[in-house]
Amino acid sequence: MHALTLYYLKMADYNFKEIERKWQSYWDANQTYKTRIDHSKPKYYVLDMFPYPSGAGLHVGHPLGYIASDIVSRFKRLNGCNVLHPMGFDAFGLPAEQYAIQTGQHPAKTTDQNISRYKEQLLNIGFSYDWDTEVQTCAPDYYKWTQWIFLQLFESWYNQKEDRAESIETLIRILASDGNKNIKAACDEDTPLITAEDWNGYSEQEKAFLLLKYRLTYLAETTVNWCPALGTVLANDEVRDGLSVRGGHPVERKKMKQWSMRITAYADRLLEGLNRIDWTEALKEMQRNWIGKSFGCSVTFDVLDSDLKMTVFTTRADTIFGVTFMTIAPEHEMVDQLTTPDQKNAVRDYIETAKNRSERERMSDVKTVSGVFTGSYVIHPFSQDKIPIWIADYVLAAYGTGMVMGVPSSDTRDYAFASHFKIPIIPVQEGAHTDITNPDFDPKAGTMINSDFMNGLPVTEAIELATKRVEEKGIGEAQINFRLRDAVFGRQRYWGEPFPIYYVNEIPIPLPEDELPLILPEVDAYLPTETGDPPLGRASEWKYNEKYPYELSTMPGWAGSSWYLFRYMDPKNEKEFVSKEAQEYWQNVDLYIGGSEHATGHLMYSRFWTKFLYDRGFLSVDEPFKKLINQGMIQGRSNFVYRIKGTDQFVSYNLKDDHDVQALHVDVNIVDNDILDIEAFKNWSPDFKNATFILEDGKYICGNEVEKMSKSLYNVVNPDVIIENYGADTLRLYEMFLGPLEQSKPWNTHGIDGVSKFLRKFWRLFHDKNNQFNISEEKANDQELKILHKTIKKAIEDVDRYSFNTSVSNFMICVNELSSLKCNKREILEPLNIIISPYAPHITEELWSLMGYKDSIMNASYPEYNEMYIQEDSFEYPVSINGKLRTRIDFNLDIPREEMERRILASEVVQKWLSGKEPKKIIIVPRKIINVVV
RNA sequence: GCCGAAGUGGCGGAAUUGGUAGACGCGCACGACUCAAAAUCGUGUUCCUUCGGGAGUGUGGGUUCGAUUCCCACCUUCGGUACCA
Repeated sequence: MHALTLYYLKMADYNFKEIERKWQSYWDANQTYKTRIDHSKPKYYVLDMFPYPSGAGLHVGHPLGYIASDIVSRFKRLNGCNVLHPMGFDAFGLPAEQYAIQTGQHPAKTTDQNISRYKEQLLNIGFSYDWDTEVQTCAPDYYKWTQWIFLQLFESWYNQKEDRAESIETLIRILASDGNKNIKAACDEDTPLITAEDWNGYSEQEKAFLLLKYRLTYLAETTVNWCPALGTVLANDEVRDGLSVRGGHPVERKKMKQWSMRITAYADRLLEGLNRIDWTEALKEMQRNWIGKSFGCSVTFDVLDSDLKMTVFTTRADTIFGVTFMTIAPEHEMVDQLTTPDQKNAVRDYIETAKNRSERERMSDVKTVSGVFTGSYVIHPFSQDKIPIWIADYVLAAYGTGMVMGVPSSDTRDYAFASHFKIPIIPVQEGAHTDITNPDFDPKAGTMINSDFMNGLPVTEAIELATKRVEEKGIGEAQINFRLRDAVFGRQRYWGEPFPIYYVNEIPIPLPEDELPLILPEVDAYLPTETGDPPLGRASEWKYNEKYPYELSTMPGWAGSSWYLFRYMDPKNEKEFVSKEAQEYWQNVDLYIGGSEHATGHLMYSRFWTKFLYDRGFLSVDEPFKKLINQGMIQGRSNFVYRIKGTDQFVSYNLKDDHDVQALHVDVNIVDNDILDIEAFKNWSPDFKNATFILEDGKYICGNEVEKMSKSLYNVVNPDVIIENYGADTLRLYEMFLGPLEQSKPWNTHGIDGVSKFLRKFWRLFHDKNNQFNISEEKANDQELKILHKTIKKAIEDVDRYSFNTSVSNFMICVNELSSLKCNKREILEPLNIIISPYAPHITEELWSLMGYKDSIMNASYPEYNEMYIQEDSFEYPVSINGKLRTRIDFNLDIPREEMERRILASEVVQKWLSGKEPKKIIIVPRKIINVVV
């Protein structure tokens, strides 16, 4: 029998299996975690980022954040709050669809199986979720409202005068009475200027197309990674070296008409809102960079011998006299017109290679400078010089105007480009740090030279003056630019929300609200059609009223997750996505815990939708998450065996250097404390059936390394196995004990014994040698009260700063101290049991009921901390001499300073280190330290 | 490249506001109990040392009576990424 199993069979004292089963069914039967609106209590909303239910099930890394949020939920509840702590599933997504393509099984079916598995695993850990509030984004009664929100976005425009979204009706009224000359709106760049007469004379189709330019969700040409062989669009990370990661087929950049979200309308408000929420500065900084607000100026250059004009956006108008070339993005539509006949071939060749590189690729390859001359020139608006126009792939079509003025003396990318193609460089700044070839180069240093009217000015003043001159000349104006782009919202996939849109004469028409949800149809295969349409093209009769074709693409994964936090408040509501009453009570999320990989995706989109729904009066809050914590990743600890090359012989870790070996991953579940279970290894794979071993001390020692936890590296640890062997309470404590929530750290099952021992020690405080429950009603003494109250104090402080690892060690210290005092007094153990209950809910429920309570410990009150019990009247000062600790002296806290100094100097140790000299200074920091400077 | 985070014993980590570096736990060693083992309990455990001490929180500088903590430069690892003019 396995040593571990044997060990647990003998552990009869604390029977976690029975206790955990008992209390999990008690909570279920008694609806302990049922959440209701209760105006008599303050509300607290704790949310986990809901998981995507993958086929592999949960590994020990997943519950880390869930355990932390569960502790906070329980802590808040014990402190008198009404807590909403729900869980659900982000159930639409690619892996299920990929699996469906491979196996032909309906993704709904596999998703459902995966959800059941996840739920079972989550229930085993003893979370305080109210499962009645569960949501699944792929359920029609949920995505009905995702579609409904989409329709609200479709029926809205962004009025910049009011700085909020409004109904499209208000826009139509203005267009009919005034045209659009006075409208300030977030709209397409190519929106034409029209009068009221124009509008009123428009056909229905013309009106529809104009309105699309204003709607908050709209159809737009976007460039995508198109893979003809797979018949589908790929994400950036699915493309490498111009080939699809899956299958290695060629990928090309292709323009495609797709649904987009006008998130850019909210750029400023998304930026401003960051100042009002309690997220880490790091995360806010990431979002600020993502939004990327920059102040600059547009400048228009006339193209030589042509009517064409090139308009660039620059944040450095001051450097205009340093412009020695112009660059334009390879995919820019003006490229053709700018190319002269003799450059046609060169340009065509260049574009052919450049256009199929994804933006990600262009970025990761900064060292290669590439470009081609168009043959055309612009005229410098101030100097009238002739300036060549180049095409270069470091310029992106999607940002600014897709064109850049090249200033090699002030911009490092421009410099790299100019020196590569031997384009002249004109310095426009002089002074310290203005040499671009130097590592200490600072683009905003120095004063202007070679710059006509700006000569002698510092950079910031020069920018202002240049902008003014540009405006006076009528060739540009001060402008604010955002990095943020509108978000592509369509996916050429099956397993997502269908758009509630059908087409009449190419005009997208919204489905009437009362016909929602538009249910995802059945298809015969989850692949694109022969004509390259998305899978929904296979659904027969996928038409509105059997006549008008529905949209064939589906919504992206982030659609359902952008608003789910509100659905939990009122998950069964058939009339609204959330009732006013529920939303006004629960407001928004007080604490949100999840991975940092969502920093700029999910967290940006849900802020956008929340602001939109707020504008349209559907919500009373305009930010979804007040406080956010990113939990770190739990990494895997892989184990290795070493095979002597070309043989079936494996050599133990410390002897491997004597041989020519190959390291192979071995399943961590057949390794205990780096010692391989040889029999299990032989049975692990037929390849190792005849393996032989070179052992050390009779054991085979494995190597180890910290890597990502992944099935393919055989280092996945399943929480079910841990719960089976140690119990859920131990798992919960150990995950917290591992280290700070926000940091990444490796999982090593071996260390779990420590917390397991702690729980047994805790149990023994309440039990006698024969495991009979035994607590005393005797009054606690000062020493015991001091231990209790310093523990309460620290426990509260630790939850306040989400420091759960120190919290667990705090409990260990307390239990160790009480054990050595042999304290079994109710006055101490009862409050201690309450403060541990958020961490280890099962064992504490059991002890609570053994103490005679009939109700759940969840309905208890958190003990009050009393300063009185931990006050001290003396302090043992560490005494340093020149900053080095030499001795300790105990002082009463009310002793006068002179008396302290006298006694410090009188100390033998201090005398020795002074060796007759006078001390320069004696530093006494009350209750901290004494430092004698010699 | 850019943005963000992190580097502390054999290992996970602690030190909350510039004040005793290594709490707590794992591992290891020794001891008690035991016929024996497991469990349990106890002691020790940063490194070097001539046993006086000395060195030490990724590296090199700096500020300070005092730096894991603050400043400058660099190195390494991880996460994100849309070359943002």
